[in-house]
Amino acid sequence: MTDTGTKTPRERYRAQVRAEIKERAWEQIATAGASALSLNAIAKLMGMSGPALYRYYAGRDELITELIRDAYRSLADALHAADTATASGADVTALAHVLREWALEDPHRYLLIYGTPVPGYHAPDDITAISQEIMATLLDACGELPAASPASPAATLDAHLADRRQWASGHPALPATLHRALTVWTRLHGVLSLEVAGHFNGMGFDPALLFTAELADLVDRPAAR
Amino acid sequence: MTDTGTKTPRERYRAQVRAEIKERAWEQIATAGASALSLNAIAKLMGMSGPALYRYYAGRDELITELIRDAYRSLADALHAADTATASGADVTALAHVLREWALEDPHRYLLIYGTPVPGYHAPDDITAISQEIMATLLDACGELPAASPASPAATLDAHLADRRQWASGHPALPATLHRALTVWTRLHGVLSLEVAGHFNGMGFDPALLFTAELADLVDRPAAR
DNA sequence: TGTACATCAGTGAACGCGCGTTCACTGATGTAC
DNA sequence: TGTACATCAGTGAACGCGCGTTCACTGATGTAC
Repeated sequence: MTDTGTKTPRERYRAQVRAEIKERAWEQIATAGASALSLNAIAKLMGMSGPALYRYYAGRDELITELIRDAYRSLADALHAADTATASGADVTALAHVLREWALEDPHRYLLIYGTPVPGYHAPDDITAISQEIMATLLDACGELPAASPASPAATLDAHLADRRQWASGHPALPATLHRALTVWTRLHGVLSLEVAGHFNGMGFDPALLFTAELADLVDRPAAR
Repeated sequence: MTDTGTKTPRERYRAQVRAEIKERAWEQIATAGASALSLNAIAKLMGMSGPALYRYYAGRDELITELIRDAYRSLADALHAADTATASGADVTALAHVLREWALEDPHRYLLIYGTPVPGYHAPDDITAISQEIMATLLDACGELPAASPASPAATLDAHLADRRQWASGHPALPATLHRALTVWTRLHGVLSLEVAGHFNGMGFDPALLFTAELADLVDRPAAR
């Protein structure tokens, strides 16, 4: 990762095989779900013997962890790219559309990190750090929005969030901004997760319009009323 | 179900065993997730031999189907109870709190029907009917809310929904009400699903306050702006 | 440049496990006369 | 009330399968002199 230039052919090969294992793993998740992920099946898909994969991953759990890490990393990077693309930092609208495109690009990847958790799995610290990075990007963007009306009836929650802001990991956001970031997250996730899980399927309307409407409501009006 | 009174002892026993199988199934889902559900393991928990369960369910799929059906039925009944409890029909606030309590009572039950879908599973028609029943209850309650401002900027979505309203299965709701019902659903689900999946866990704030704030926003303001 | 050695990718056999499901069978419970 | 029969719950053996994982081994690739 760090010294890409000084890779020996063997290291290069190792990296290639690890990458292919992950590709096949994603294919398998898309077909049969995350809990059906199997090293043996991946090996078979690659024309290799089962035990061969143990040269590359210590076991099933290590592979899942890396898939989850990659997913978070990919989302964080996508949001960050939107952030640096525009001159004055990303606005919430841009972030939201990046999120939606990222989610629809590979629904199972979205569900792996924001859907029903893999039973018995606990994310290591470095993954938590990436999710905080994502939160920080969102907080930045929410801070740029016009402020909510001062005498906000949601003051209870705002005060509560001002007290318990450890999840913002040191971000100097106003209470109303903390609130708004959470609201943006839950509302967009509400539409996205139902869409991606197929719950709108037989319903006939276009989820994109619902997503856009929610987004417009979040951006145009003081959401942290 | 229909003629409960005329049950022979054998029928009564059958019903009991079927019920216990389902109880154990829920325990197993809570422990290891829905995809780990196994007839053999349930039999072992009940002190029975594996094949014995085939007297009660044709196979794994039939059991899962009945669990999902029971979950939908239970939620629909809970919402309906709130509906008939108050004189003038249920308001959105009451429904929302019933939904939240129902979800927290058994998080895996909520996730089974609204979370990441079981891969390869397709719900039969009667289950779809129950979910439409739930939607109808929600539409009723949303119809009672004060109307949105007439010149609504969300007219695009409203018109779209007026066109494609098959999901409302004949409910005579106004376009704005259709929109609001969807919004109520996605926003409450946004908070609930993240809470129930444990995504707020290390964050330190109280999800109940966030839920209440979202609900207040939905009820007090013309959500279908 | 060529030889001797070390490293490492991948194999195949094996272990123990649990799964869904079928089948022939035993033994208990209910029914008909 | 008692006997003959039918119904049905549950067992145990069996089939074939795939899983994660370990281990000793082969053969190819790289390295050192």
